[in-house]
Amino acid sequence: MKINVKQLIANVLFFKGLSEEEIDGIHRIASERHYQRNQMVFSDGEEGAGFFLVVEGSVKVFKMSPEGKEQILHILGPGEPVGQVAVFAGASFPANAQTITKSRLLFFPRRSFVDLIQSRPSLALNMLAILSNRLREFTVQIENISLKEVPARLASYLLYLSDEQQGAEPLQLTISKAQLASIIGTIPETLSRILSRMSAKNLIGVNGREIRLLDRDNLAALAEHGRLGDL
Amino acid sequence: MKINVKQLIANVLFFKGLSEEEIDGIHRIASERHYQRNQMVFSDGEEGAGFFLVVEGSVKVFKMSPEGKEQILHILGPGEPVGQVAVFAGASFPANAQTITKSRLLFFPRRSFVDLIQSRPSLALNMLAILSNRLREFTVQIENISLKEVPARLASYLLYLSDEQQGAEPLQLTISKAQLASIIGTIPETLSRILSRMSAKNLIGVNGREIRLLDRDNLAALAEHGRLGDL
DNA sequence: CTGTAAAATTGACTTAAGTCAATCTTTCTG
DNA sequence: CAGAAAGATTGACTTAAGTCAATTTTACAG
Repeated sequence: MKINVKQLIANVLFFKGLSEEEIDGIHRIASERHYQRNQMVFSDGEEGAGFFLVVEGSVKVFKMSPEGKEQILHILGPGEPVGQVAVFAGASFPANAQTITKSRLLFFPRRSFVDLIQSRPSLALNMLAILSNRLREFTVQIENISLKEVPARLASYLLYLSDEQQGAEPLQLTISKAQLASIIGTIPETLSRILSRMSAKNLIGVNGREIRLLDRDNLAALAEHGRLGDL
Repeated sequence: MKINVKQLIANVLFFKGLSEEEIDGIHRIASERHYQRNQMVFSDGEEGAGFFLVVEGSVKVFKMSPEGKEQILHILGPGEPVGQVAVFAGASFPANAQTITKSRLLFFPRRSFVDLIQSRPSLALNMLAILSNRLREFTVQIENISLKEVPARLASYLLYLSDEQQGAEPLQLTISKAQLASIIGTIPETLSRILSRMSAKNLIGVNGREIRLLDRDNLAALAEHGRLGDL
């Protein structure tokens, strides 16, 4: 169990290049927390005394409208940090975080973590790289939501997922379609309709949570410019 | 001129708490660049050899759709860094940057800047704070674009602008309405219509680039939940 | 298994906001 | 200061995508 966690720490890109003792040190300032499926980890605006690292399971970070529609910002898996923004600026969490499955997280208290970073410049650079990547992702997400229509966003996200799964055929959705809808900034009904239109045009084949990308070229074209009607 | 630049460096939150010599050092690794109005600073996807600090003028950072519609991500003024993401991750710029007015920027080459940060942990923490703030802003922007309608986004942005100008009455737009439209994720025609509807309801008074916030309570309500029709 | 709840789909309808085009206004440049 | 260009507004129209409601399908607890 404990060894498991230390192994994970050692492999996380954020802690890359640390010695055995340093990893021990990191392990010592962290505390383990266990969560049920669909349990809140933190809420938008709440004071953050530290941040989390996913050990096992997955966590969605999302914003919510007063009417109850949610927009997922990202979904994090093992090895990824959650809630760091509150550590470095503003102290409050910028969004909600909730587990999607039963999960195990490590909690790092703000103070000791900041101390750690100050004594280890390479850690700071690692964290800068992580935050920069997140900014880049958000940049793409804003572009998608603002400048593309739902079919293009969906095509783009399917190609992205396929990439993540090393192009495995068929592609396996690890989340519900309602969550997929929220990620691409729409609602389940619309997602459902667009999936059938894309099937009808033989761009994809859908079978429950299995999706086959039948025509990657046209999917890529759709993701970039096009409307679904143009194909 | 030179003194001007050093003064600015000393006052920028990012370099807060540095000694005279250190500021000299920073000044030495930077080179000054001059730009005309509407000149590109860098383009989406381009390799970034470093990042920029705005000395004078203002720069918009934006994404562009193949059809030519643009979504402004932020507008940066004196003292604010641009393009840091490319320094810490991925090397390429994640969006386009273009001057809005004649501008003066400082360019910091990647290598020497990373060295600087490694020798100065407090600089790293400052940069972490800046990136964290940007992430927080993007989070709000995604929420706005995805979960709110144009009138709510506009109300929210007007209140934000008013804040920035210490509640000065009337509020002065420092950008064109076309740019304002792009920031809140719409087009000039729609912005124009919504401004008149908000005027008709006595929420605001518009006179060219002067906008008076006549009813902050209802503007705030609109920004949070509401539809314009409900008022 | 089987029955209930959750998830997904489908249809009919509404609507916010985009497109296209014409006009008006402001702002510079020569 | 005139005239052209850029910026802003207005109207008529289209459309993508949301809402509401009714099923159908899938998943899982007992």
